[in-house]
Amino acid sequence: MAATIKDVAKAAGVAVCTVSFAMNGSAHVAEETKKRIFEAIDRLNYRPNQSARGLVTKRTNNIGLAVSETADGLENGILLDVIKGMGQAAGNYNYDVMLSFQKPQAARPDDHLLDVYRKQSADGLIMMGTKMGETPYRELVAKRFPFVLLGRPSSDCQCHSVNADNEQGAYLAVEYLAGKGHKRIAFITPCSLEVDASQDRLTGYRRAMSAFFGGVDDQLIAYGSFASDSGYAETERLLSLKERPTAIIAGRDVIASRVIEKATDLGYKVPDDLAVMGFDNSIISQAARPAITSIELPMLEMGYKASNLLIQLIEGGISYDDTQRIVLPCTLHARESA
Amino acid sequence: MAATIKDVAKAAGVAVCTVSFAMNGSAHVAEETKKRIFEAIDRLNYRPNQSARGLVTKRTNNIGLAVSETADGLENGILLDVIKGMGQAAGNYNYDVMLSFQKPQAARPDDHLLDVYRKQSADGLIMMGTKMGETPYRELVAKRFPFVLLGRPSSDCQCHSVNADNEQGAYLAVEYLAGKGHKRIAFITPCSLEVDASQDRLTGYRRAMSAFFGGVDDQLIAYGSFASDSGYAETERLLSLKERPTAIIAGRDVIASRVIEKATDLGYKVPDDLAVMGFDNSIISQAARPAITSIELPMLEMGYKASNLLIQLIEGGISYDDTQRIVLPCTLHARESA
DNA sequence: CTGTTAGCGCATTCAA
DNA sequence: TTGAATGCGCTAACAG
Repeated sequence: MAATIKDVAKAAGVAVCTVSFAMNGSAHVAEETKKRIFEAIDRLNYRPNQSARGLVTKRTNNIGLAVSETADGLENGILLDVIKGMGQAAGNYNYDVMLSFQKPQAARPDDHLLDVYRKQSADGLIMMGTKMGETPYRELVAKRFPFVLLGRPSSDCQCHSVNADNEQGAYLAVEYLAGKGHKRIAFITPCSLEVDASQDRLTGYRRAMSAFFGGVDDQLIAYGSFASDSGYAETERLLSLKERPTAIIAGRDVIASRVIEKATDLGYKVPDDLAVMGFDNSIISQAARPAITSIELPMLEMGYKASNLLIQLIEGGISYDDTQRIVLPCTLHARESA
Repeated sequence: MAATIKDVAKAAGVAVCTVSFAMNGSAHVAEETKKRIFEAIDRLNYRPNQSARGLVTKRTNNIGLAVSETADGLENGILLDVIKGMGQAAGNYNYDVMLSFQKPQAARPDDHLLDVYRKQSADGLIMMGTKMGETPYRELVAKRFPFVLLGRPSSDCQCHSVNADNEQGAYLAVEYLAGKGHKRIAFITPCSLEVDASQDRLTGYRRAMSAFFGGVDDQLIAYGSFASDSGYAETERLLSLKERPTAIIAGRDVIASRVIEKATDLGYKVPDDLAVMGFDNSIISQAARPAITSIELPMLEMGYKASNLLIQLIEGGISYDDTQRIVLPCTLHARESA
């Protein structure tokens, strides 16, 4: 049996509340007494029982991470970085991270998410890959349950969020290539445009092309997908254009690696004949040859910031309604392919 | 405020305990009454408060995953698969997964792990990358706290564990290559031999070479590391041997991709002049060109089995002392490189 | 500054 | 089969 607060109190020769006060700093306790108490705590390896504490404080000191199936299409490595970032920030505030997966057998796909707050097993929630504007969102807001969206909030959804600036990332890519003298720069979307990030990257590309070259040639835009061979056909088409592009920005590293492969097959040398850029700065970009110049999303930082934001929200440091919208910049990792 | 059991009782016109009985099946409740109760539960969206329930049942319905820094060297994608597997199994039994990261500021590196049981924030623990035989292990066992090791238990550690059969995986690789007529098969360890998996893969290689060819030529063994250029130097040495290998098994996919690169540089064609195999079946093996034939570790299943085992342990389905040792086979994914 | 005590929400024992 | 009462370990309000 683990030691209880009573055991500590007895061992230190004080009352229970004194121990509680000493631990939580909720009232002044004489230094002398404090020392005795902490010694006892140490000796008994005492830690307050979370359930008991939670019952009275109405806090679990957990934050939940709700991952929808939709988020599964993401690079695995990326999700893990988010989790690590969350873990770090949470640890700093003495919170733990609790995972909540979408359950296949559930009647409604977002039940797992609502259960977290109904069961009160976490004090707040970080949501990834969740489509906002649906019921779960409304119920959460109605009950004023703290949550942070990891991604871009849809226009009809007012909520705290943390996101990478995909648009700026794509802009950066064009800027970099333009700086190297490229003019005909093509873009392949990472996946279908229903995904925010895909949409945003395309927008950034368009904006940059307009800024640098006064306009966008729609022929230079190709539509990629999650399919593993995404990139082959598009590359072939792009390179067979009358005025072929001298650079291709692929919306994901995996696609970039396909682009390089196809281009090489067709007799183009990367980066000399064709510059190629990727997105995500995943392990693929380092392993590919030539190594892929890629735009990195600050996933670790996103996780970190999201946790911080959520914890502020939980502890009342910021207002529930004054929704923060944190957007973190992407960075460029120059390698060999461009 | 979330509904409490009292609200449900009132709404259904019964006593609190009746609601409790109905939900937990701990006593017979008339069908008629039951129906009224469940209707009320549904209407109020009632879920028992986890803290309150935990306080009396001494169960949190959480299982913890303790990840040491050591495990960080692992492919990210792999860790995530373990987590997903855990989540699935846990969900089936109505458990949640709680993450516990090693805290840098902690006095002792395994404190985060012990805290889980001291705070009683989880009913059991799955440990990855933890060096057994140390204090945390002893304290856990002494207190008979349920835990499962994800990996190979060291010889002096009697504990429940789930692991991939790295040895068999390496054997499989040799067998596959032998079947293709290769005799001079080299092996590059995935990292330093202090890591179990590294050790085991080497052992499997040795055993297979002995079985198929009556012995091992130590010149064919190279020692890889976590360094990103691991594989270059080794490949060069191996290929400059008087009797050069016709096949190289790399202990990790990343290394395999380096091997291919170096071999290509040196003028060898893969797989015609040199067959190359990898380990982990990571995204790298699919993205590389030629795509890498690789040995897959059943990480998802490992996570799943580990959760199941742990939950059995927690719920008393299996004995604490009759330690189970689950070893799951690796499988081969044939691609182009061998 | 420290001790006494009530009560958080639930499961459960004892009576009815 | 159901209701009333007890206590899990902790925090905090209240007295002292």
